[in-house]
Amino acid sequence: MEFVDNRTIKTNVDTVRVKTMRLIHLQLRDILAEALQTAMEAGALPYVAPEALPEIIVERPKRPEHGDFASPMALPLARPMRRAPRQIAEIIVAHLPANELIATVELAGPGYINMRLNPAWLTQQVNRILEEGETFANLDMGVGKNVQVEFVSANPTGPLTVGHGRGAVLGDTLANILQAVGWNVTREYYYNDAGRQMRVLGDSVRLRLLQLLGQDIEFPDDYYQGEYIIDIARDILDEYGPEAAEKDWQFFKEIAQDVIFADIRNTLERLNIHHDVYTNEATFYETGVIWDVLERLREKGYVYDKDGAVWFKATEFGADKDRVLVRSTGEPTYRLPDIAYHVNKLERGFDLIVDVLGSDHIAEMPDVINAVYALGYTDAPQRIQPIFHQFVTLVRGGQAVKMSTRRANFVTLDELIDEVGADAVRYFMISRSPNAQMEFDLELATQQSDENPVYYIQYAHARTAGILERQAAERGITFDPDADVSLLTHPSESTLIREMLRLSDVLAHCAAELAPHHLTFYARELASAFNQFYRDCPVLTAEDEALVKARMKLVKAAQIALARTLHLLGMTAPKEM
RNA sequence: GCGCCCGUAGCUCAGAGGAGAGAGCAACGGACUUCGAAUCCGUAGGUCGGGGGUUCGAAUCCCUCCGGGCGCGCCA
Repeated sequence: MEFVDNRTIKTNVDTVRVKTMRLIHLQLRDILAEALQTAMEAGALPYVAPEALPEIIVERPKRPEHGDFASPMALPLARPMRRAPRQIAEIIVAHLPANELIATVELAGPGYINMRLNPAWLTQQVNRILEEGETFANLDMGVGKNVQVEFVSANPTGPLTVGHGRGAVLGDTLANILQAVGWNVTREYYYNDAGRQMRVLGDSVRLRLLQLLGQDIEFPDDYYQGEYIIDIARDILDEYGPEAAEKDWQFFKEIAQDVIFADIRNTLERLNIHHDVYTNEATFYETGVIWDVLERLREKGYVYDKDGAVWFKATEFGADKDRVLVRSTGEPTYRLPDIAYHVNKLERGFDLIVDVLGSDHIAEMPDVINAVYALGYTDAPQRIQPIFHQFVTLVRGGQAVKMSTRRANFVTLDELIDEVGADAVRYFMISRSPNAQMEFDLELATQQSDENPVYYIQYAHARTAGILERQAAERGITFDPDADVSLLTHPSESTLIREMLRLSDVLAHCAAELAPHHLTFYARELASAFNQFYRDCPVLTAEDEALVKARMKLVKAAQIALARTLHLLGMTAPKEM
């Protein structure tokens, strides 16, 4: 049996292999591969067996003078070919097949092959963007495949916190991206409305109600301390009167749960987040699946009894200690239903299962994955991809605010949205790598609203509308879909086109790494490219009419690209601000 | 003590084994009689936490140490 190491839990390259020809660097890679092959067959370069050939890398150089794309492929070929890398590069270039993409090639440094895109091809891409509209930059990476993204999954014990917000935005944006690159996406919310937690919730409301009735009752420390519990108690008192005091905890639990769940859904709605499927942990008890799972694990020898409890042999998979699956009271721990739920996910035929979790769950996922692996789902380590995000540290007035559902002193996601707006919450929550801890300074976020990248990006979009709609109408200029885009030769124009085309790359990268934060950086860079174009190239006041019409098409394309990016981020694309 | 994550410009953070190390903010200096200045241009700012190793090539991979976070329960 193999040990499932946390570090190996990353996106399986085979699951998410890029198949589309839209990605320019892949087309260039094929062209270079062909050139290398031709050169070897012609005897211009020594023959190297395919399995000994290093992977051909094509990348975007950091410095513009190194071209649009570059490949260091000649460098690692030096050893097997026993030739100088620069000489190898020269010969590869000499054998490049005819193609419409590459305009010029330069050799530089120790043997880099620097390529520049054909300007005629580049300008034509503007037409393509206009044709594709809202589907612009989509890929076919996940075609015919199903992915489940499970996120938020907060139990209905209290309002969503800022910490939940990060998971919510991360999961939803990831789902948007996976959808754009071709996966069939199911957004799922997993929750538990039974068990000790909920008993405590119901009783917390009951005690608060008794207090409201003037009874002198001590409120336990481990009960839910939040103000919202008192609100719910007060509402119940208003509706049912003092007789409610006679009801048991279950009565209060039912009401509290409904109120809280409605509140959670409302918060998610404000962030434009909707789940397709809600799965209740109770299902796995009712259908008896958890006991089937336990039985199957026992048959396979991964479960044993000790001290009246049932244990999972986690140590066989490298864990430091075994884990209890069923308490001596006969009540399962959360691990058993979690395992059953993941069996359920696997059985539902998802090719990829993404669990968006807080970093406090880091220790439990290996148990779940090892258990389903033990049950015979040997591809589980590849199919199940947990994403752990570090918690958001909230800072107010230079002081950290400790967030806990049970304490009164926490800031809800709703309050954060009230302060900075839904678009800003969405943008900031995924503007850093999930692995990185995040400091969210409330005062700064509200103070700096003018310097906010959210406004910068949305402003660029609003500007496109300003030109195409308001200003064009004022000047009586109409949009011409047949305008000649080959006139778009200004450096700022081609930079803008190249930047728009990069969206597909960014999406592919985000999907492959399951890391949506790159999209926020891209959004800013795209907006910046548009603003630079705007500075350099007058659109409606350009020197001749053909150029006016061509630039209008470019602006329209930019509008599409900006709107697409904003929508993928779950943000609005306003036409005026 | 053990496991995972993080350590990169003053601050917040990107960085996909490949070329002088990147952005935003803050700082400093410029650009509006001109399609929206919520914009643009320029300057300065770095032993990529330290030390070893692998590699033609390391911020990136491995080892080790230091510092911070999160876990390590018959809680979820």
